Amino acid sequence: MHDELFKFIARHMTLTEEEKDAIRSMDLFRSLKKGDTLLKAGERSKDSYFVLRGCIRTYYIVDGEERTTAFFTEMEALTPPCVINGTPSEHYISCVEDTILSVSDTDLEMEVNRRFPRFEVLCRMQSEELLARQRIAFDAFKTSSPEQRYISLLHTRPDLLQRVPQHQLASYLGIKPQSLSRLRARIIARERG
Amino acid sequence: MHDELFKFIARHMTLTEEEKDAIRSMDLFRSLKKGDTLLKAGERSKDSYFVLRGCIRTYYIVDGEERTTAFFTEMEALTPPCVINGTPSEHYISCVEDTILSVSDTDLEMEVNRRFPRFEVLCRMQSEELLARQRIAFDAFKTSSPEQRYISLLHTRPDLLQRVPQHQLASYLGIKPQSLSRLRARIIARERG
DNA sequence: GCCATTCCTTCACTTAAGTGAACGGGGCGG
DNA sequence: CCGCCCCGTTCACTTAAGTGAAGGAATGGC
Repeated sequence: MHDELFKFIARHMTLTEEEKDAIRSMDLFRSLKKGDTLLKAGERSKDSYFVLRGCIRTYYIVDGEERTTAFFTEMEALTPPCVINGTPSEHYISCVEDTILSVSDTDLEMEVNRRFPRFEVLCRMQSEELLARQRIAFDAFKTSSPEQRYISLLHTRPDLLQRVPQHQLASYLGIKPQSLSRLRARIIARERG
Repeated sequence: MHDELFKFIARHMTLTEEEKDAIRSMDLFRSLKKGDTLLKAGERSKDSYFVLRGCIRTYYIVDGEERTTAFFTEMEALTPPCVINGTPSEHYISCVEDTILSVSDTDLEMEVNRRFPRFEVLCRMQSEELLARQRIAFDAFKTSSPEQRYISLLHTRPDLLQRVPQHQLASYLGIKPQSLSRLRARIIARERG
């Protein structure tokens, strides 16, 4: 299980055995069941997550309805905004599937950064890369229609369409479940000619 | 002019005089005219920007049409995704107004990080904070309608509505200029009762 | 295995955004 | 100063998303 985590880190730098041992000794892993909640709106948290197996999602409750805004699957990391801002969370985080996570809190990360200054560099690179990706994703969202977004998801993340319920996908695409149904029917009809 | 930059940095940490002098000696400032272009699609660049006066925007050209996705005004920083990824830029960056920027490239930043390791921490905090803000903004965009986005902009960034042309605002809101006109007319009509 | 609940789809209707065209105003350059 | 072009707005029409309702499939709990 640690191998996945190290593979992820290896994208940016190669760890020494000492560093790996330090991480292994931290006992970061946590197993969760489908539907389990990691964070609720209004709560304060210092925890960051790294998904080893499964899928988690962030969602808001707007006018009593769930609005899913992001999914995180294998090899993806999430530090919720509330951890950075020190404010109560605006959103929920819960498991789309049975999930295994690596969980670490701000205090632990500061401790590690102190012991191994290279981790500071690692975190900076990771944040910068995520920020760049987030910008591109946001730009792509703004410059495309729901149908284009769906088709693009079909190509870039076909797994999501399989493992995630339609109504969660719909809000992820910025539309209602009914519109997603219709949109898919439209695409299929067009494929037939 | 440097004061603005130091004030921005002070959000995260207080610099020593030595550190400030190092920054002052770098000659980072650059003046640009309205309409000037900083980066074109297809170009490679290592430059990051910090806006001291004025306003810059990122935009894509889709089917021959400009699609503005972001604005950066006083005290806002931008590291384009292409700088992080080392890939050619997908978008353009140009000045909405006469603008004064602080410009620094990756090499310079690495050099500074080497001389003053605290800058590494500064950069990490900055990236993390921007990432958190970007997430929140993206989530808000997904969970609201064009009209709600406009009204929210009216409250959070009223200056943008004044200084930015309508057709650029429109794509920023994810719609066409005609729709923005109509949307505004609709809001005004509703205000009258 | 059965029931209840949730989820997905479909339908009819409403509302809002996209499209193409036209007009008027303002700014910029000649 | 004049003319041209760009911009913002408006209009008529098309297309797609929102809404409310209903039916059927799938899921989970007992």
